[in-house]
Amino acid sequence: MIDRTANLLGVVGLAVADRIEETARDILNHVGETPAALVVIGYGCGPSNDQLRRVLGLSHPGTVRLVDRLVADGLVERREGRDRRAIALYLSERGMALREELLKGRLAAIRPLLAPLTDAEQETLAALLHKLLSSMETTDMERRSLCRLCDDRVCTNCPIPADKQTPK
Amino acid sequence: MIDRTANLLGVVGLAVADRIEETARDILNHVGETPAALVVIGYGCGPSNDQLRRVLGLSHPGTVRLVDRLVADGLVERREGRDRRAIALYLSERGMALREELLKGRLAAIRPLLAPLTDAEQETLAALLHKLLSSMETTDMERRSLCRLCDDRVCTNCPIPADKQTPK
DNA sequence: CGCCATTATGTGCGCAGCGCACATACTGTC
DNA sequence: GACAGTATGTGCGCTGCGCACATAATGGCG
Repeated sequence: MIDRTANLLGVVGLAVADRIEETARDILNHVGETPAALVVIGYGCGPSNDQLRRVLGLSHPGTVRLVDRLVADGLVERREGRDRRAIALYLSERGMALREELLKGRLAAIRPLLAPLTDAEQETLAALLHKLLSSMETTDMERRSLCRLCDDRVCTNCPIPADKQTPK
Repeated sequence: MIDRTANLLGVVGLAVADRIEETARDILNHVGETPAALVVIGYGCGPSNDQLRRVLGLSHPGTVRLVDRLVADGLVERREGRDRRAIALYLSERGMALREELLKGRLAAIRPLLAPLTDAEQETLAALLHKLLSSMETTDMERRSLCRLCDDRVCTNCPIPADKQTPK
């Protein structure tokens, strides 16, 4: 029985991921971890290359090139970090605008899937997903990875309470 | 409120997709649509290149190269199709074995997420996901795309009834 | 002070996965 | 028997990414 549920969850997960990726490609012309990078950098705490790398789960060089692409697109700026070796990443105006589009587009891509459910069913589903997420045993960094595409403004009562303002 | 639910669903979807992809990479040493191709071909009805292409949502040349990789790995055979222009794709013994591993691994990757839920909660979740999926307005081909990683043996009462045995 | 492990970023190189434009081969029809 | 339609394969290039290596700054520690 658990496997039937797991299979259904797999289908829905795939559908959700497909839709998010498609939306991100339309908006950003990039796929992979690039949209997540925009969201993470957009929290505004000026993450270093290495901090970003850990959240995205990429190799170090992969992250450097990813930031290269974002800088080339005029979406991200490399500023001085707390060291002279470290850098601090910030979004440009255009980067912030595209981040907004990404977050809105992501929710807009998922919303139609929920439409057939009644309000009560949606609340039940939210409660179940909340319990599921809050029960995951994760490190602080894994939590940030899970939330790497989240819109934290709509995520009231976040089940994955990583302190996004001070990535370490 | 719907957006909070949508955000939670987005997180879970991302988590599920991440886990499935990681598992597939470990087993198959390939990512992207390659694992899905193995599952789809594994239904044994001898799909053509073009039929496979439609299910995977790839371009035609992309599908040719994908099959090239699978053939090079000794997982898939190109046999004569119903035409002399068409081909028919079948799994080799090794291909079937790896497909089994993929399907098992996928469920094993998702199962831990459901563990914290009680049996009753799992049934409730399954019912909600079932309703969600069965309410999606999709073409027959989109249905097959959604199910492109499914283990149809555990998917009793499939909410997405595409006739997998006769892809057209 | 100088040495050195540690931290942090950037580069050369190559690979996987994919799409576009094009080439090729077979089919059925008129 | 010409020709539109169907189906596969190829040349070429791009994006996203990792490995190995190079470079630069920091913080001890003798």
